[in-house]
Amino acid sequence: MTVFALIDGNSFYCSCERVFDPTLAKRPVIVLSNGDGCAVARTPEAKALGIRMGQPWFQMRDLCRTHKVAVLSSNYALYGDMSARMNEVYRLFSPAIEVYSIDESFLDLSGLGGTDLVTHARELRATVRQWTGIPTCVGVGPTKTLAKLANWVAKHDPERGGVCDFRDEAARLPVMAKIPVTEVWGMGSASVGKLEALGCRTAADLARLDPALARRLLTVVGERIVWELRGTSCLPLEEVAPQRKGCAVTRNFAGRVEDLPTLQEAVAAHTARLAEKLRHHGLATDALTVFFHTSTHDQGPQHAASRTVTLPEATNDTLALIRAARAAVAAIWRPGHRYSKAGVMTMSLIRAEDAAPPLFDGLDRERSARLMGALDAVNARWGRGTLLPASTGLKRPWATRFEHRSPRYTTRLDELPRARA
DNA sequence: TCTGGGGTCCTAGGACCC
DNA sequence: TCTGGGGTCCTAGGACCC
Repeated sequence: MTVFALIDGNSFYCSCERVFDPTLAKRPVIVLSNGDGCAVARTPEAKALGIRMGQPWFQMRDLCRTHKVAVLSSNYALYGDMSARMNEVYRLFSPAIEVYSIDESFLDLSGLGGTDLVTHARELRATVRQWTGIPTCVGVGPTKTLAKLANWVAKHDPERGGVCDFRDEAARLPVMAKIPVTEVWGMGSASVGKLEALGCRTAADLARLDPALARRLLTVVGERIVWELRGTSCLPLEEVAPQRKGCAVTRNFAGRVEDLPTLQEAVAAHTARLAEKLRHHGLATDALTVFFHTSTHDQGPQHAASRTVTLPEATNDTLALIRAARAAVAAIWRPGHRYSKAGVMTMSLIRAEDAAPPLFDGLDRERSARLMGALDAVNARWGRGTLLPASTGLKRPWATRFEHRSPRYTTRLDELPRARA
């Protein structure tokens, strides 16, 4: 029988911060989203104060001050590095793993013969805790969806010691009868609304739903979930990440942008970052979509603009992409609006080495490769944004700030933690 | 009067995820 | 004043082809 485990870090970003700052232990801690917009991670102590996932920072500033909540900007360099360390540990406990997100991985535990899998899972947790400092929970089940649900139980039922085993149907069904259907992986608010009308309220109810009805109501995605909840695996372990399909860089502005030059600078900066990401993945693109819009939270005229431009040849050259993006912005900009957000994205990715040169007037590829190589080397050595095209602007009034960022303890030499003895 | 029938490809929009 | 960012998959409908 196939056996999956899902392991994830508890309050992952907060736990990463606690590893390097022991004064955060037992205190409520939250981590804010990019640009300090809203809460994206909370410790149990912070949840107990009523801080919700996605809650805007300005709404909880006073509460955080009153209760001495530790508030941190997100530090993805740190979290990504801790995530990689955890996955190294997982590989010692499973022949095959799927890195599902920055803090979750599926493990294939099928081939472990006579091993007691619950004991195995406990040892996994203990090793991860000891070697990385991150507390985790583990769910075990015959399908990914059941492993994920078991993980939810492991997190919410302190009696279980961080591990929940859903392999046995008779044992799991009474537990599933107490789990709201909203907690099933893949059940968002739209689906839950439709199920509510049928009186389908728990994970056990959903497992009992007629698969044909699930398909009519919730498409093939819903039908698969029903089979998975019954123990029939429809979602295989994906060990190798498929080639990505799109790439985007989008940001809310710190304030509002009303003039074309500033908007162009912001989009140029996003495009520079997009080009970096493309080069990092060995990809190139021949089409960019640029967009910007006003905020629905604002009074005044609303405008949402977007334009896709095709390039004469696929490239990941920062300067070539910025030229195209700036022209697109100029073509669709309208005066008299207070723009709140802009972004650049592409859904047209090819491997950089497959990019065919055009018949006439192509880029000087050798020169571009040398220049981009130097740019990336400087930014890798001295930190992102050390060297940037002038078109991305110097003052950057639109740029979001990180007022609460912790040091990048594990990825920057000048920010290493200090120990005193 | 009748106005085929399948393919494929692309896009937009909805839904969901972390 | 301040409300994240970046992905994936599915479906329906239109364009186009033979």
